[in-house]
Amino acid sequence: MVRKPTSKETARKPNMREAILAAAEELFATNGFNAVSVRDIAQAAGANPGSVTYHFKTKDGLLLEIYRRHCGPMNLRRFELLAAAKRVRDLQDRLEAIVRAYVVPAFTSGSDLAGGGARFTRLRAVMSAEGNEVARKIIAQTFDDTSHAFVDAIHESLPHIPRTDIVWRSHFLLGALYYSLVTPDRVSRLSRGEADGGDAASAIEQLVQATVAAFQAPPLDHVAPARRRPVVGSKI
Amino acid sequence: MVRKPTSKETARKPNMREAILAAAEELFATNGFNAVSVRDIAQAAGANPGSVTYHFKTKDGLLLEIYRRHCGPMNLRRFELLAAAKRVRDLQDRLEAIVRAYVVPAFTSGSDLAGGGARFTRLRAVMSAEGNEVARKIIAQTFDDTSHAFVDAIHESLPHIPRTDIVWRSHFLLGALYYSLVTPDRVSRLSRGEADGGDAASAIEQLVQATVAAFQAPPLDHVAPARRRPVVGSKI
DNA sequence: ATGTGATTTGTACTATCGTACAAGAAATCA
DNA sequence: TGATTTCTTGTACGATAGTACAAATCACAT
Repeated sequence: MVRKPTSKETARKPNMREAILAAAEELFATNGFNAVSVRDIAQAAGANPGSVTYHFKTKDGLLLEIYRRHCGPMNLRRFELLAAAKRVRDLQDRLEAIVRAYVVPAFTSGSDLAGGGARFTRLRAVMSAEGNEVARKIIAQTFDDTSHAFVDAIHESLPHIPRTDIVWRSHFLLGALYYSLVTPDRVSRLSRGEADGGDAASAIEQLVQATVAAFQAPPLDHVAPARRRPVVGSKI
Repeated sequence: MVRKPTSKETARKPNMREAILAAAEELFATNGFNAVSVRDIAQAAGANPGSVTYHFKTKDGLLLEIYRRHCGPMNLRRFELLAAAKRVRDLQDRLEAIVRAYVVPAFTSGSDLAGGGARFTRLRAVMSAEGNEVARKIIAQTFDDTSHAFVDAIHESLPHIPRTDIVWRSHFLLGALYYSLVTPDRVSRLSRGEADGGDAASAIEQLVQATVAAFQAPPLDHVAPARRRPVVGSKI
């Protein structure tokens, strides 16, 4: 008898499933994938190890589901903000708006998941550093479109800069963004307590201002790629 | 009978010990600490798992030795280059020289270890992302002095920028530097093959130019830290 | 050459890993 | 309520982890 198909997506008691996802997200984001065991996750979620297997089949499946959960909303939000940014008339303001459209959703959640934005971005940073295979596949599929869209948008507001330079600089942006989420305490330490590296608002402002300036830097001359400028006492 | 004490540091056959160190460095830097087993390392080095235990006692000990091997030379080189950079008259050129003094030793080896600079820096990036305890201790001890010295030097050539901003921006520099070494292929992909993310010389030039511009960005006004500027359609 | 200490090998032990699976508990709908 | 589906629990299995240790091997000073 076919009733309401009780779609698999709308499980009846999502509590435990959600708890496992949240716990896994937190643990993976802070310790890496391999350092965290399924038992660690289950314990942190107040669940039984078997439950993890039941809901996600494998540990990779659990990671996959975390990505599925966040990628869509975050990129959607980025595209919304990018579209709005593109409508900004003033070129300088537009560039800043574009950068902000890229940065803000990474710190704050694009979905209704509480505070999940920064946590998920940190997770991506860690998976990227570990060269995680599952993550790599999803990233290439899901985020390259977004990245290209932003590179193109930035290039439009900085037509005199070669696209190659834009790519490098946006790569640096992502690296800085990642690192800010991975070791915020380093900022606090180096500033001798004057700055709070964990404060998302400060991080966003600092990152946006620094990055806008970096994008506006004069283009590199690609004529003589080797040894453009004498390096002080270096042997490179 | 006490002969020449055959100092423990000058072992008779350092080949295997070195091979293990090199293999571990490479594997840790690309896969993370926990994803790599002692057996993996031994196999890559053409050694027996027991040899690893013999030379380094534990897996943590092996990681520790890798750090010991590189930290000194790299920081020494950085300080040499920094001292030279500080003697540059022109302020703009000096700033660039300082940034270069920070970046170059991270890509190229400060010691005689072939190509070890980039590999070790990548290792640090990965350990940092994984929150590795052994690494965290050494980093705080060894690199904070260096970082402070560079922050101070940069601050001297940019006196009108608050130190806090300098700290943030140098933090971004390190993040960008790390990320360039972790996923160089992303640069190649996003530039559609026009740039080679793995080319150290390009990476250095791009990073230096972008970072110098970022440091020179106008300071953030710290008066109204919250919501300095309306965010396009955002809820942060 | 030979003995001695340094190194390498082989193997084993215990702990923990990811995952499977059967049995129990809970929830849903006729 | 009772039947059926959905979820949770407990336990177990094979694989692999880090490390220990005794035996075998090597390099070199005498």
